[in-house]
Amino acid sequence: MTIKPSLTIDDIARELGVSKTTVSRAISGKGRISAATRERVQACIEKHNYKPNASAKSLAESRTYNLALVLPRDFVKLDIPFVRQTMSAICDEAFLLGYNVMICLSVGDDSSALVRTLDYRKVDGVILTRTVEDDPIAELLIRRDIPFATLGSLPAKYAGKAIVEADHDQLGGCYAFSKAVLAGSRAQTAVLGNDLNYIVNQSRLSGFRKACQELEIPMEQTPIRMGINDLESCRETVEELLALGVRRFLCMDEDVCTRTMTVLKGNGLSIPGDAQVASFADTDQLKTAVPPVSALYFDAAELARAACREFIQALNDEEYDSKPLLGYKIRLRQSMI
Amino acid sequence: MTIKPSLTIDDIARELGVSKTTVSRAISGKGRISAATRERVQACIEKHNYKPNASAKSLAESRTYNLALVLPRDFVKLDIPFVRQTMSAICDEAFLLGYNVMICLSVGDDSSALVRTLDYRKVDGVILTRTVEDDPIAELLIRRDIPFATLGSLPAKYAGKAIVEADHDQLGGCYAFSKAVLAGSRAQTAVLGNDLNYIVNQSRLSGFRKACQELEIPMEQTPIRMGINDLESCRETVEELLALGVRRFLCMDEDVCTRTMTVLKGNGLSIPGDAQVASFADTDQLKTAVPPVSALYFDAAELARAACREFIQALNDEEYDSKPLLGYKIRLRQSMI
DNA sequence: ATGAAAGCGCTAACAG
DNA sequence: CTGTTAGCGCTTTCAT
Repeated sequence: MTIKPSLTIDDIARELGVSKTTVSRAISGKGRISAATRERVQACIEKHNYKPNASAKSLAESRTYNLALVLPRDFVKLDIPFVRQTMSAICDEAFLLGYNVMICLSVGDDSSALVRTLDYRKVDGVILTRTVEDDPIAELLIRRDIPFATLGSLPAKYAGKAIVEADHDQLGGCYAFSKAVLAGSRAQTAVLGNDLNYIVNQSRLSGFRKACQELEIPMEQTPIRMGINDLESCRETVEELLALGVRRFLCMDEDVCTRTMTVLKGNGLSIPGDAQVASFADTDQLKTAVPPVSALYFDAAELARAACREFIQALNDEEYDSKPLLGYKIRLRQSMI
Repeated sequence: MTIKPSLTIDDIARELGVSKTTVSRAISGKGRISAATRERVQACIEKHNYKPNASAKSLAESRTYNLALVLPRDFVKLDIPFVRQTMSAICDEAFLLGYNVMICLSVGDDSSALVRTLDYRKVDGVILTRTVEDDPIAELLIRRDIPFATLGSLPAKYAGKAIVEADHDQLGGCYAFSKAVLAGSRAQTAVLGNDLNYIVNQSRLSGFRKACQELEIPMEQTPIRMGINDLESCRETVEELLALGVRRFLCMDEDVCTRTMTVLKGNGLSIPGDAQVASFADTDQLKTAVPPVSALYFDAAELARAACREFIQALNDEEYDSKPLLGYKIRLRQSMI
């Protein structure tokens, strides 16, 4: 079962009594061609709604105009707003620029879907939605010399290996946000996070540290607890910190934040009265939470579009920004001011 | 910027001193070839890790081994578990069977991403994740004679137009589930839903009606309210129904159900004491809700895999089931028994 | 059982 | 400015 064949460049050329080359040139705009014939060709193409065959073009140009987007398979089980938003933005942006996006699901070590997609040369490049300290996929791409872009910065050891490394100003944002929320009170503060293997969390922590330094808050007195990956571990950690007198909780992501709120409320603490909470990542959920949570906002879709755009420009041998850096918004709400 | 060229079938043929034809045959298994030479070729291919170029293969065969997956753009703003789960399952299944999946985002009338993907013949077929009463995309596909598969049944007017129309036994499930939850009490019941334009909702309603008929519950006394697309409309409807004496709420999907629970609790009603709730669609959220909600479970990933598998078999001219029908599970929990 | 040759539909030197 | 020609890497008759 195959799709019925459609017009070819030859059909157009024959109808017009010109050569295929002329038609090809009229379409691509490359090479000399008179305005008159170009228009004649354009008209004929429109009339018949002729569209060049992508496979033939790919073969001739050694380019597919396809991108692979690597998504973590965790996404299946649980919604990850960042992944969902960036995926859509990338599909949109790629489409605008004439590219298609293929999805390759991966779990840590198993990137067989991506590998095969690369082996068969079905894509011109790859976009990674996460960056981690030791990334087998990034290494694969580097080893095979495949152009790739990342959402989020790569670890230092892979510096310069990606064609495009788009990021939000995580450090600057977390620095400014930390200063804003910490300045008001001297209550003891802790930072709660999950996986420091994610580069984004490393950057966020650096921003926080810089703020502490500037505010002369000694780091020894500000516990930093990672590995909070479920409600139980969150409860344990938070209760221990409460016993130590901690009253302000800076959460490195929205999930940790939601859990922390749950635990604090479960312990009968009122927010922001008895304890304060803030998040280094914002979501609708945090905005409509009770009380609304102060958070740092990064526009995921904007990041994705920038990365995709610059990457495609690079693939097209046009000028591009290899390190687009996007801003942030500080959103002070009731949970911590 | 292009990926560096790799080995071609010619390189392999030359190294082995055979013709390209032979190598091609050894790979595809088509045509006569001695076991001996096949093994020689295989060995050489493995040794050099040769992989045929997809573009060249596509051009020669007029097949891309790509599928387009059409996703609703609503998915960007809000997580839709069904979409997320089916997307992943389709990517996985397609990969297993040698295909890649391209994402095409669409909003009702605007399916330009899909159109261009089809125009350029970048895919062999299309998978639709939703079926609605008047579907411009389905019509486009039918008009252009593009093979497509659907998750969920098509409306009767498009009968037989899809190559594969995979569905859960919505009617049977909702019938059995309705009987199970309605049998216990004579309290007045209402059905709450959102958009009857979705075929799935039509089927669910039919199942419910059939159960009512069998239980001899007059339909005049069981209000059916659609158009519940946010908390506000839900509140309005539910409060009106409460005033009419309705105490049992059958919700056609998980979102409507969550809203209904919120409204009922907001009105100070205890569940299942004062009012009962059940859902024709299950999610983790409903399972962990307070109280846990009785719901009908359909395995979205299983549906997606079946649709994808049968569709690809059809594309490969193998035997296939054009209407896979999958089962359901009744999950009685505390909210209504 | 194997190979030679044509062709899939397009691009890109090279000529003119 | 336009056409001729030779590929791109693979499949597929048709011979042998």
